[in-house]
Amino acid sequence: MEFIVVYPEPANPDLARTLDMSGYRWKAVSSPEQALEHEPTTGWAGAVVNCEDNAESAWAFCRALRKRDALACPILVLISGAELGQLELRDENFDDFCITPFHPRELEARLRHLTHSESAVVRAEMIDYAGLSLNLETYQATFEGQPLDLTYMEYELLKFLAQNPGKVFTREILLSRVWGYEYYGGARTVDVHIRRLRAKLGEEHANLIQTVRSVGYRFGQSRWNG
Amino acid sequence: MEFIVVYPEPANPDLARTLDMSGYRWKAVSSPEQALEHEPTTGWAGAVVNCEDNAESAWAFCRALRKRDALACPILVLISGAELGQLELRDENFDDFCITPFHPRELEARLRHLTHSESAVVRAEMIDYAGLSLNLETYQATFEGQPLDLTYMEYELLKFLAQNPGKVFTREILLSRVWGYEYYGGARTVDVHIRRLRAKLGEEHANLIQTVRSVGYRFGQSRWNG
DNA sequence: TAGTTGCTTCACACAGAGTTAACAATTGAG
DNA sequence: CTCAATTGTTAACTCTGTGTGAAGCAACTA
Repeated sequence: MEFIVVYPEPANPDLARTLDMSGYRWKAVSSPEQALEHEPTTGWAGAVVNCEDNAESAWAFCRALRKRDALACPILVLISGAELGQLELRDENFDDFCITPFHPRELEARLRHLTHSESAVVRAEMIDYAGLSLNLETYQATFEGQPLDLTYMEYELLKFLAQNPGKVFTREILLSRVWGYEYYGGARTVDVHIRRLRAKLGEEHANLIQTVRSVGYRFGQSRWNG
Repeated sequence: MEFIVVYPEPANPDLARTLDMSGYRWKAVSSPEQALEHEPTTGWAGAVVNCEDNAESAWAFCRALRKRDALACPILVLISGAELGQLELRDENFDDFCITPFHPRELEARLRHLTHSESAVVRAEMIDYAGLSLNLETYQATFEGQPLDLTYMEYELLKFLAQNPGKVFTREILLSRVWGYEYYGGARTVDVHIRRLRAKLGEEHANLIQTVRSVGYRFGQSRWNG
């Protein structure tokens, strides 16, 4: 059985009916915390976020879901035709969208497609890479057996980077994906946290996080960087 | 630049207009073989398959694309509301769909989302040509296995050239496309970067970037240069 | 062969990007 | 309430990358 989380609460009646008719079990929530609180043991199979009423809070909800991988699930947003332009800036924050008013069968098809193709998302409880080991359940980190005493943000940042080893992220992406912000001004914040991480990794392993000048940062031992 | 393959040929006029307006370069084909034949060196960024006229052959086309790794790309199908039920059985054969008649901006948004989102992109974003390999995700470059330590501008310039192998670009075009601004006077800037690139490619491969006297520069081994 | 044009090479200055340290704001524990 | 730990911000500092002008070559023309 597929559990869907819906935002905001209460759910739009058309949406509620369509979900019911399609055989989904669902729950409307009014905050990411509630989504976490009511999360079924198998995790949410998907999220339907309605942007019609309060677009800003709806997008904030999307970012929050994206940020926590405890809540990782495919996100479908409902949006009016007039607001299609908003999508351009927020490509990162959703997986599919449906224009309102929607055809019930279209929404059903999109949900099925989303939950079937992405339900394979394996939720790893451990990340291991090049001597670094992150236990996502206990929030503990070790490097080559030695425990690392990381603060919350440090842990989150390192986790995000280590989940995509080798890939370069701009400071803006990091801010939006790790912090959940959508404002661009304090990009130095990222630098400082990178610096603190490097310090804790120790002199000889600081290069595990590499600077890509004019672009951003990358995690992972590179074969050829001295 | 994004190359889209469209099926069937000729393309539906509305579709053609939308693609043009959205800045995509595209080609309509009437068979998977044609798609392979005309595939650009960077690969197809996506496929738009119209199921309105001949649904059976359209789905056959989708399956063919899915089968061949060489043509792997996200697939968007156009389908009428009445045929939504067909989707259920063919979830595997497409990545997204759009109901006809479609709103141009919806199609545009779906295409952008599909071609940009990493989840849909099966193959890593890479440029490969004649031993040169650029990984666009990690900002790393190798030549015949040897890592190239390129700076930001060098990387961007090489990327641009390698995306269009064989094509000659004037210094002005390069300035505007790579540097991104109108520039007055400093065409020497391009020369110098070309020089630095050649130096890093090494003596024996410096001719990968060729000078076309009185015109500009071209990337790629030409058959005719001794 | 001399003249002209266009490309290559070099060395250098400076803007801009990243690092670092110190500090303010915030939170939470005792 | 106080103190310590965490986090974000600001500003000084370091350093690399980039653009520029001048001089040196190479190629074409007459």
